[in-house]
Amino acid sequence: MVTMKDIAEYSKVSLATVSRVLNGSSNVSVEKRKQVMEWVHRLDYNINISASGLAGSSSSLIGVIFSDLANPFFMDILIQMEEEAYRLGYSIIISNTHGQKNKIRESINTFEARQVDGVLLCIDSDETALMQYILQKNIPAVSFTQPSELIDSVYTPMEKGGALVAQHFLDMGHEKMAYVGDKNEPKLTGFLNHLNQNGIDSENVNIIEVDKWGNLSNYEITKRIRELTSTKKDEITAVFAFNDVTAIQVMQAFQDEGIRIPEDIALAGFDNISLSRKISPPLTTVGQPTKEIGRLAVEILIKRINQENIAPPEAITLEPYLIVRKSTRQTK
Amino acid sequence: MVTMKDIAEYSKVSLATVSRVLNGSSNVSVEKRKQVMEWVHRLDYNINISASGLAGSSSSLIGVIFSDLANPFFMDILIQMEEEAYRLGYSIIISNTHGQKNKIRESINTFEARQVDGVLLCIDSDETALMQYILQKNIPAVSFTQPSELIDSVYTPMEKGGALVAQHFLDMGHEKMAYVGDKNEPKLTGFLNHLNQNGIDSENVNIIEVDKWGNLSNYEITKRIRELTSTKKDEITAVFAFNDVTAIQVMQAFQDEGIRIPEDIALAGFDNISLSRKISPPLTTVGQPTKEIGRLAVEILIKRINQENIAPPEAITLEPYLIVRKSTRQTK
DNA sequence: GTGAAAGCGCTAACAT
DNA sequence: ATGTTAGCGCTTTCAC
Repeated sequence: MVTMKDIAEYSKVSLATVSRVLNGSSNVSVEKRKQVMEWVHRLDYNINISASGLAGSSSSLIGVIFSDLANPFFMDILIQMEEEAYRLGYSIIISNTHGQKNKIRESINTFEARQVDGVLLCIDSDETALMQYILQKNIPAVSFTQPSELIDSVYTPMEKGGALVAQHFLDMGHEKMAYVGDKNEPKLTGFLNHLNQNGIDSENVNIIEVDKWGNLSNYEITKRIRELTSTKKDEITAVFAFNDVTAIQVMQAFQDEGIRIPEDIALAGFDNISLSRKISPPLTTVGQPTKEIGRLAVEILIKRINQENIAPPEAITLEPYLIVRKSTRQTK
Repeated sequence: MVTMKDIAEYSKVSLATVSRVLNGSSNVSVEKRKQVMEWVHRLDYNINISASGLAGSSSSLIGVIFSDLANPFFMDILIQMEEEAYRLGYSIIISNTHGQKNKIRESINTFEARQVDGVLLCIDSDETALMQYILQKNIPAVSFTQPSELIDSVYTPMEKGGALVAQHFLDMGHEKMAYVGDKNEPKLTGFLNHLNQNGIDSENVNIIEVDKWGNLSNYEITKRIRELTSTKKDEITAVFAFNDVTAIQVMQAFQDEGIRIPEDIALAGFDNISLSRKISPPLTTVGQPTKEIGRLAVEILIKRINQENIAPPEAITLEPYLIVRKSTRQTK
């Protein structure tokens, strides 16, 4: 392994000078700088970031906690984060936790052990305890799924997304609706509230519960859709699925039942995954600015890392937007 | 920050003993071990992996180079790798390169600078030079997309996948076929060769070129499909798309043209992404054992890391398998 | 079984 | 502008 010491010896300068050159300090003569760089290239020197970190400089490492990378929505964010981090000279280390609290904890500890400069957090439930844990460890952190009073956050208010879908359904003249998804989602709350505020009793909205981790099999979903269609056939005219993947399953289930979308039932999803516009019919959905989320999360984290005086947590809100496609085009 | 030194002082033992306890050395009295652990917990000590790495032990860090994480196939592999690495006490640091040679190089250098124990490589084109570069740097490496004579590899022979589709098409009585995808894919070679070997002149296979990075817009694909259907309408009865995402786009394009699948045209994809069975009609496709690939890649890499005597590169082959679904069910 | 001490590769005062 | 030196937190001989 080639070290700075080697470079120093070959270049006939001191270790400190080599370090200065490599870190772009101005106080080095053009001459010596040239010499040093010459040997750096000749010997194909590569810094040891562990050592450099140990000695006081930053690790340029960011840890990211994901709840479920199989969700294309998070995947999009990861891709964006990696790109932005790379652009800014940071590396990304990941952990996919499936929401398991112990894995989250352990990952945070590993991150700390690796001297990360900061962490990016994907949290779905209330994790005040976790945040306090991180805060107490003095690790800069940014949440990119939930707003927080404790740490910086970049997030999209899901309730608004739910409200957008509700409004769209109302605009299209729907009155009897169903929701397929997790019961504890803010988008459901937003959806129902908006209906209530517009003269539709949310009590009448059929709710088909699907667990958050998508662990419900296709078979199971089909079965429930079948139940729904056999009993409520003529009532329901619009279905809101809590994410696109589920929406596509639902679409499949409907189509297998001979129920046409959007002619018989309108269907809307959530997330705007790339496939949502490629399927047939293309899916009406709610988009979240994933690129912005990923980019901003990294940006804010790094800003936070580089500031010495502690400013209060910043909460950036990025609005969701409705994307109307064919799956809801038909008015009843 | 709590360090080993702190633990040593509180426990009234030497630094060395603390290190021994923490690394599970047997030569420590039960008594002292207890004392040390007591303080480790009391002070919430966490190791500094940078320091530990510097001082001689391993970094337990694995670098992974991906060409395109937006491809669900790679995503599946990443998820698996993260899980396996976590299970074995390793962390994963990633880079998404889009095949850009300079980013690949730079990432390898960053990995080296971070003292990774090894790297996992996703390479699509010939990268002998890169591998020699890595070899010369003495970094253990495993390729998980291409076989290699220089480094260990876990891979699925794509030609066989292509051949499986060809055989399936033949079984279903098809004779006029088309391929949508990158021209340089081994799966295309396998597809064509198998046809030739079975009395179908591969010259007659229509090839619609789509670039590897999926940069072709939906519009463009639709346009080309339209060209195909207007000129060859009555000829082509089966289409092989080089990956599921493209297949779904093609399906969409066909359906928009009023062409039914599988009644008018059979369609097969490649990769078995989770959505392929959720769309309508469910897509016939070729599966690759992504779980195995991700798991084995990590496993082999770690095996290689831990062995001192250099064994020759090992090439593990995992067979692709055909998954017949509705999109090809109809015999002409 | 335990401790002292050297040193991993680097940065950052501190001198000069 | 440049060199010397003292660590950063840990592992690992080497003594005892």
